[in-house]
Amino acid sequence: MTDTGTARETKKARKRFRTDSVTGIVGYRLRRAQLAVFQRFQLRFAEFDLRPADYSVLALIADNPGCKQIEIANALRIKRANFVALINRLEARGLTERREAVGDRRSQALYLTPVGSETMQALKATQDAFEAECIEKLGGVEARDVFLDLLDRLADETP
Amino acid sequence: MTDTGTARETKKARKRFRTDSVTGIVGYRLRRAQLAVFQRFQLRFAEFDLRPADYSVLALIADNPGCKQIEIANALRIKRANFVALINRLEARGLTERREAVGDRRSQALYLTPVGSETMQALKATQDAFEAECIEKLGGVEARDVFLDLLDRLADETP
DNA sequence: TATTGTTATACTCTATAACTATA
DNA sequence: TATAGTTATAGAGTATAACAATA
Repeated sequence: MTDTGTARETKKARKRFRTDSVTGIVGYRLRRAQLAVFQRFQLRFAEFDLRPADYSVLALIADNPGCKQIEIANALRIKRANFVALINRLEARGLTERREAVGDRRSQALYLTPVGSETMQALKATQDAFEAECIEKLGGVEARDVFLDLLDRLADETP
Repeated sequence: MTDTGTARETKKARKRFRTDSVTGIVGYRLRRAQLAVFQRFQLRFAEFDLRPADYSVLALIADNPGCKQIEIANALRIKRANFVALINRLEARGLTERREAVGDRRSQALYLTPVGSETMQALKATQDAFEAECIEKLGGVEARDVFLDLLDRLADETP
């Protein structure tokens, strides 16, 4: 007997829909996992109405007060042209501000506002909880370390 | 002495731009790796002018001749409304065709054309080479298996 | 009533070109 | 001549609503 069917749907020996030629691909599974994590991020940060890129920008400004737009854009691989709308939104929400940069009048110095700093504390707490959640799903900090190493092996940008 | 500077730029003790609060995040590294892999996919498949989603659709049709649009769309998490433009493009390029489905006149039965089947062979060869490249970057098939398992732990869709 | 395919539409993300004011 | 910020614009990808034909 060569019964290849699953337990489900045994009435008529229906031919199954085969997906393994796609679902076995590393890139496909990588994309699926990334989408799942970002969707969970959106749920966890729903009260703040912030996307992952917004969080990253706020975190970098918090760690580098007075930094230039181009520094953050480069660090996050965002085109400086696209960064403008992003930082405008954060500024319009009262979370960040642009001041005159000393010594180079082309660039803007970025800072968190007092409200932005306060918000950042709540964001950091939410992010820490979310990160702990991810680590738990992975099976602990050792598994997380293995995972980050494997991700970095794929992320190198040799063409 | 508490010198925290790197070897580079020692002239003036310039303060470094700190990114570790973002680059240490699982979701951030996951996104970076996914982008790198998809960009390499685009390079490897440049001669075909096909995106990952196009390849996946062709592969599923090859494995499930006569399948319905909704089946492929569901398997790949593509909205059926967005699937229309995608399959139209593949059809306009002569790779796939829609025929009348037997037993349900609402749905279309999808098939590869002879040209599509021939193209699929070259695509499969390119994909196999690309997959081998990914596996090598990861450090072998055992590392790949570990990686896929870790991805699946993150990809579960419990909110 | 529910499902399949379809159209229309809108919103996000990303990429490029060109402009300005500075350096 | 090169850089930082900006504007405008175009292309993907994705989401929803609504409709016709069919189940």
